[in-house]
Amino acid sequence: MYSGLMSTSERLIEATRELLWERGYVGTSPKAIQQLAGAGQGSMYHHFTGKPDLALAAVRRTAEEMRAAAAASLDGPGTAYERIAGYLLRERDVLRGCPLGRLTMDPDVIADDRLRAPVEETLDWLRGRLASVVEEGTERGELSAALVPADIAATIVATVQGGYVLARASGSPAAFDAGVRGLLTLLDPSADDRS
Amino acid sequence: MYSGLMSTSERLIEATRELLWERGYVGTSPKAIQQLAGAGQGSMYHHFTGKPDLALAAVRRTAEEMRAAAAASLDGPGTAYERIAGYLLRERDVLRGCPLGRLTMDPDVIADDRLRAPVEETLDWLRGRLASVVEEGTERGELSAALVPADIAATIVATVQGGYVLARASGSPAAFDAGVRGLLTLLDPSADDRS
DNA sequence: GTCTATAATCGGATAGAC
DNA sequence: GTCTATCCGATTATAGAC
Repeated sequence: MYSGLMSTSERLIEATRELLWERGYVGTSPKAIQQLAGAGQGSMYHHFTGKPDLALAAVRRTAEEMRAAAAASLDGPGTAYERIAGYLLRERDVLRGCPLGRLTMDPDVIADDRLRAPVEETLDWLRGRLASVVEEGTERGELSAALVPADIAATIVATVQGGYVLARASGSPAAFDAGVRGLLTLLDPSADDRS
Repeated sequence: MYSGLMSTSERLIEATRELLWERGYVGTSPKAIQQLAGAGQGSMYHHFTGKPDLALAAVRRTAEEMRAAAAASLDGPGTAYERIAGYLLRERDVLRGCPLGRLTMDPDVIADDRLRAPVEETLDWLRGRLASVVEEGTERGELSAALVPADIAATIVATVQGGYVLARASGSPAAFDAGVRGLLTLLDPSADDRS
């Protein structure tokens, strides 16, 4: 139940974000949203046309936050490797998974272009941003010249998204951390990578 | 609707596997299972105690299949790199995602130890099997000696699981393929990986 | 803006006839 | 083993009073 300092529509959006993260779109009912937001049915249907509309507002906000968080790691100073490492090693609520990525497993989200759009755009943006960092790294000689920026960017994002899967399967963040360590070893320009 | 050549309980399990893959546990109703299996409610509750019981049978079978498919790639001949590449590049229904991995985003699956167990065990087994291959590779000089087998194994599985996320977000297998290419570049012992 | 009432459908299951 | 009937709560709203 959220503070009364937030407006009703704000509380509804925040409650929806929370529940979408925890239970996904199919698993989140209007009633649960209303209870967590401390709002009645009338309020919800006054501010939003229905569950999809509210979910859209929630997903857009989550996408915004995710961009900002990634940019904070990637826009900083340091070598390409350091910025990528910073992104991979930043604090995460590993066992909760990615609030945006988890939605891709939701058939009702994938089937709705309006709901899928912010998810796609944000992951695309992230890959693009990482590809730029990798490209800078190869140009400056900080990373192997053999790397294809767009491919490595996809590998990095996939390792994070898949790391969540492994962590949730085992009930421990250890597998996520292992995957990240493995990727950093593979990227590390200072490691002796010859057999 | 499955062939009448299968027994009713077989059809129920296959229908459940299909729907769990497509819609997850929360999104799959007994009624939908019965319709797809061509079975009545009575049949379902005769053969299984309820939705969780049926889901358990379905998940166990899917886990078996996944192990067998991975083993087929990893147990073959070839260098460590070749076997890992074979596993990563084998044909997949990328846009459908991983039938086991997707369950980790389902809160009701994660909350139920009996349902989560086959998911955890199978992904653990896969990581272990890949770690063995990597270890063989480092010992034989086919892969960099700097690699920590368990970490690289986690990276490989995570790249696949996360690749599904990227593919589903964008509605195209391209991002999955890019992530795999990136990982193979990073693993490739013949690539010049010095800056 | 928020509340309560009402409603049609679905979800998950039990009971008992055949 | 399979079928139909029945049940109760949840889901996703709509209508209208306050």
